[in-house]
Amino acid sequence: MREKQREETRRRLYLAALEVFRRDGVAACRIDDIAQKAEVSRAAFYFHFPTKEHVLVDFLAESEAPTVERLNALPPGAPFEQVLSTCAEGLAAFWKHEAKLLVDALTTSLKVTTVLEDRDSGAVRAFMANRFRELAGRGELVTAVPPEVLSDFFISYMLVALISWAGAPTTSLEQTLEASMQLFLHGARPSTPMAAGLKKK
Amino acid sequence: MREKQREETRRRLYLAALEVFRRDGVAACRIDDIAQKAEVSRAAFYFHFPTKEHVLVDFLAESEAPTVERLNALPPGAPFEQVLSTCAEGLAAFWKHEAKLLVDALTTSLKVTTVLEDRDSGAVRAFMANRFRELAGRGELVTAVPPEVLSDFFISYMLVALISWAGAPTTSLEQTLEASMQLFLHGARPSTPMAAGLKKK
DNA sequence: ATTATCTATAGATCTATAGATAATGC
DNA sequence: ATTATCTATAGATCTATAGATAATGC
Repeated sequence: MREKQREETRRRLYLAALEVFRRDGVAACRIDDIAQKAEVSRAAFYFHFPTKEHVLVDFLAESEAPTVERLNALPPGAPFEQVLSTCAEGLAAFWKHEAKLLVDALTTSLKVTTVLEDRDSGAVRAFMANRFRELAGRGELVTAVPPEVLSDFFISYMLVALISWAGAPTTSLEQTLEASMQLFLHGARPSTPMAAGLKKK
Repeated sequence: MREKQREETRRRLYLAALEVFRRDGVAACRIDDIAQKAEVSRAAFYFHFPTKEHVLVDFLAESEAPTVERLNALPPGAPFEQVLSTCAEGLAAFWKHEAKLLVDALTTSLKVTTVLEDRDSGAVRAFMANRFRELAGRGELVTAVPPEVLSDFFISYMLVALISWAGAPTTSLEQTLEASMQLFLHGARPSTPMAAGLKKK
């Protein structure tokens, strides 16, 4: 069967590319090395992937699996906090082992979701946006920012925390993400009466 | 004088590069076009900039001017909210007119501040980190996340808001950033007793 | 016979480097 | 005379495309 062969070659190229990315970095690596490792011609790479970045698009799709799995396993009426921390756990579970590809994958994702206008891509993004919309509908979220943007803010918090953690891992990743989640929910100002008193301006 | 000539050529290349970036996109553009527009050889470009991305590093440095100017003009004892919104205003003032280069500049900045380990680069970043440290020292900020990371979170909020706004400008940029700032300070959950009641888990 | 997958290869573009020119320092 | 700035160019790498091969459909 032809399709089977094709998918197998594509997969070999995909895995070879990730190996080379991890070793040499996405920007510096040569496509020749990827093709050689996958035992096909360089042109075969271009048959399957228009550019190196398109490998990362596939990688991003795979990166969502642990998170989506966890999110789908949640009970239907799960509280919002639990949804957020489940999302955080899923992201941590994957990226903990892929810190080296994090920045490149993230920047690619930024370009895909903006430049390529593929805005509804991303299973996690879609899932979270839905939850945020629901909650906003019930008046349980601030309304100054649309729920979709709020959801992007949450995901960006998680990713900034991941990058920051990868650069200087002072505490465990899980703790870092939990703290970031609390920050997203309740803000940077501690909710003491004292703090309120300062807001005279 | 030699240095004057050099700086002038560099500046011509810099401006030509930005023009070509805006027209063709950073990834797609050819260095030949930049060199031609600046009326020097292609190799002259490489003499001044190792890669196209290094032009964006310069651009990022310039992008900070309006913000730094505003921040330095603040009265010494300015309240935290005012510092944040001044920072937001400065960013808006610049990027409002450079929406097309925003994502590329941002991804470059991400790679510079992580991959190149140039972590203390960025006048705005340094200024804000200092303020955050001060405030944390006085117990006026949450402590679950180090103040430097908190400061990065704030800047990331501003930038995500900028990107989101550039993609679909529903309200004015100033309003968007103001809302994001409030979100950063007080969180996504409205601080009603009702919301507190939901946190039984 | 037609089409999908892949290879070989030509042409485009990038990157590294040897050398030309003109300013600087002695 | 030496050095900084820039050019010309060789070699590396990428991208586009013509063609080979083998699976598919008739």
